[in-house]
Amino acid sequence: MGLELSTAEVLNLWHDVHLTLVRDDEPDLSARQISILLTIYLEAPPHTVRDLAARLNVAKPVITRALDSMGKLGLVTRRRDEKDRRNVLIQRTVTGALYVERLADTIASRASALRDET
Amino acid sequence: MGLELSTAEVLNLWHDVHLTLVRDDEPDLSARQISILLTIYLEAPPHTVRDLAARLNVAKPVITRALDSMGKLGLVTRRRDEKDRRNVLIQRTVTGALYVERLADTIASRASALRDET
DNA sequence: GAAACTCGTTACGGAGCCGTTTCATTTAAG
DNA sequence: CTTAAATGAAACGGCTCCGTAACGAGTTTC
Repeated sequence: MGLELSTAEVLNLWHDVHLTLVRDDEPDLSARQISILLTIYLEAPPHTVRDLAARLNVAKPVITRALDSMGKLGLVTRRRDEKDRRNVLIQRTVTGALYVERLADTIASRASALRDET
Repeated sequence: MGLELSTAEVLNLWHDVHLTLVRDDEPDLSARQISILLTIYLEAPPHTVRDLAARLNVAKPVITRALDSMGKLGLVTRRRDEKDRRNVLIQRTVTGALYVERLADTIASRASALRDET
C-alpha cells in the first residue's frame, strides 16, 4: 500500500520537514530525544528507563537526562512504580501528545506538498 | 504522487528512522546540519554561506560552524569564489553523497517495512 | 537479617553547538 | 583614492549533551 517512496521523494520529505522544524521557534529535540518521545507515545506502556535504554542501545544516564530535559518542556512525566519501587514509569502528558500530533501534521503536510513540486 | 500518509504512518516512519540512526554508530547530525546538508545535495548550486543562512533563517556563524564540523566529517568542502572572492562556495563530496544515499535507503527501507506491521 | 543484585540518579570532565559581537578581506560607491 | 558596504570567519561566554564511574534506595537470595 501507499508507502513505496522513491529516493528523491524521501530525501525531499526529510529536507522539508527538518527545514520546517529549524525555522520555527520550538526547541529542536535531538535524534535521541525524538526516539525516546515517540517510543513512549507510540508503543504500549509501561516504559521504564532500563527498557528504553536497551531499546535505543544507549546508556541509562542518557535516558535519565533526556527525561529531565523533556520533562522540563512538559512532554513527559515520571512516576514511581508502586509494585516495584526501584522502577520509574514514564508517562505521557497532554503537552506531549499535542507536540507529537503537531509533528505528525508537519510531516504529513510536507509529504502532501511534495505532489505539487517535481 | 503516492504520498498520502496517515498520522500513524508518518509517526511510525519518523520513529523507526530515528531509532535506526541512533542505534548505529554514525555521528548524529543535528536538525540544522541535516537541513544544510540536504539543501546542498538536493538543490542546484551555487551555495553560499549567506544564502544558506537566509534559507534556514539562522545567523551566518551557524552555517560556518556547521560547515566546519561537516567538513571534518568529509561531507562537504569549501572553495573561494574566484568571481567574487568574498564568497565561499560550498561543494559536495563523494563521502557526503554516500551519506545522503545511505540516509535515503534507511528512510525508504523503514517506509516499506511499515507495510508488514499495523 | 546480611550479602548480592537491580534500578535509576548524580557527579565529573570533556566535547559540541548556540547567539552575539568583533574582525579581516574584498568589492562597490562617491 | 577614500569611504562605505558586504561576506565569511574568529572570539567569547553560556548552555546542553555525552560516557564513565560512582552512589542511594529498593529487592531478592540464602
